[in-house]
Amino acid sequence: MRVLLVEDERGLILTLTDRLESEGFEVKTASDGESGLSFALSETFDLIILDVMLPKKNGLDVCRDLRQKNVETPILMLTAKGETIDKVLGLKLGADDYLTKPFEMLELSARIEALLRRSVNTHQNAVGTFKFGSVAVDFRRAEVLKENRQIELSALEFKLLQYLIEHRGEVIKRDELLDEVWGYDAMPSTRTVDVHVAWLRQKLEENPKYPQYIQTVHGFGYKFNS
Amino acid sequence: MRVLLVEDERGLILTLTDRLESEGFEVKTASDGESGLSFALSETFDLIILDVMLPKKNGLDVCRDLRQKNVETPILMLTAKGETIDKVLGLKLGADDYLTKPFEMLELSARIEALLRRSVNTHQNAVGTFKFGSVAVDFRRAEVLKENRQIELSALEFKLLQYLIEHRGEVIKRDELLDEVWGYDAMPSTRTVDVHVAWLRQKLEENPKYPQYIQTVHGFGYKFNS
DNA sequence: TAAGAATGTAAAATGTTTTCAAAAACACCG
DNA sequence: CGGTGTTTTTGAAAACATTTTACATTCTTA
Repeated sequence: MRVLLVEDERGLILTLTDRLESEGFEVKTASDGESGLSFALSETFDLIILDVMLPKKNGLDVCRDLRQKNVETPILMLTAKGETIDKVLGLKLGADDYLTKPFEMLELSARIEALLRRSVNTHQNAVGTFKFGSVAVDFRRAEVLKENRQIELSALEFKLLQYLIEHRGEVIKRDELLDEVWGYDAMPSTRTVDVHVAWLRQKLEENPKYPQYIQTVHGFGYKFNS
Repeated sequence: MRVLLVEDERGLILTLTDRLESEGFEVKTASDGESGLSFALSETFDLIILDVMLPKKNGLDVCRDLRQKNVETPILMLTAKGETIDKVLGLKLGADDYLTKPFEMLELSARIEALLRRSVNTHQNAVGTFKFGSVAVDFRRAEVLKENRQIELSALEFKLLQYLIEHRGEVIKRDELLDEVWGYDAMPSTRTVDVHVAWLRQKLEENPKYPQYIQTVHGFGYKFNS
């Protein structure tokens, strides 16, 4: 796991680096916004810790620039007490979490852990693009290509597909799909799910009769197999 | 088994720690909500005991935050007489049980035992994987591999197997299986259980004739031996 | 060891779940 | 308001699962 730490305060760099390395991270540091930004753009990291107050370019700008350039690495911002934090989260510059200085190392660890856990769920799984067989799903554009031809999916079909993909490998009960994709508490007849699954299969499977990806697990529900 | 005890009252900490340690738990304590929360986030525990009235951050908030961060450790809340408990359970902050002070140690033990048993059902086992002999059971995928080859089990067979595994070591009566695996209203003839057990044995045992894992306890029921 | 009770299991009978096409209901837009 | 595309409901056949039955076997106890 690689962390980019962008921070100008010498003491904090040392403390944090120690802590992070002891937790098994490989740490790269930058001491101003510009170099931080260019590291983040030229290498890949699993996490970026970004101070708000930085020489040359402040953390908020770095954060915005990164997001604008589609860098989706989780970002944890560090703010001094008093700096208004709504700028970070409220204005949606794209940071994932923040910590107000001074902070406990434990708190830091906890937030890092949470961030990374979340990022496993969202980034690797859902953001970007996912391919199976001759099908490519682009989650950002909400587009699906099959053999490079665009397939039209309704919003619901797309959400269903996304949910299945995000949970690929697991058995997913119809109830769960109804909850998570439909948002219902269980009202529509359960056949609804089946019908939509059938449509997805029609549109995406090589041979809808013998589905390769969207499989049924009799008595349980469905399972996406990549 | 690790317990996190979040409690500010010195005397109670000592009493509880003693008791819990004598029951074989490893106890970690925190005396305010914030440190409790960060411990709970940065380490893993099998159980969290959380006082409602705490300095810095109250137990209800800690509980909500934990659940929001997908910490699924069972939580037992301690409330003073008079504190409205519907906040804990009624508002579904995610606690699993509560105890009103003052309480008997026996009562505490009983509730802990119940919680842990329940949690074995849901967490440790339902998530993850269980192995015996050449068989590996993956509860998330609802899949069973034997010698790395996939074995097809019906939903009922799978649930039965899961129940047996979750209660491994115990003698389980046929009635219990009917209740727990088949469901309350199910009233099939008692031989049904035997048939399904036989099928599981056929599919999973090395030598179904002399079952090694799913054993008969004549006159009582069955027992899973790992 | 024999009698009775409990258990094992193959196969028939019964029951349930899933698929899928078609129809009905709905929602949105101009 | 009607047209268009989407979603839900329905129903019936097909796929699959469970229960029962009936007899064999094993176990317990005296």
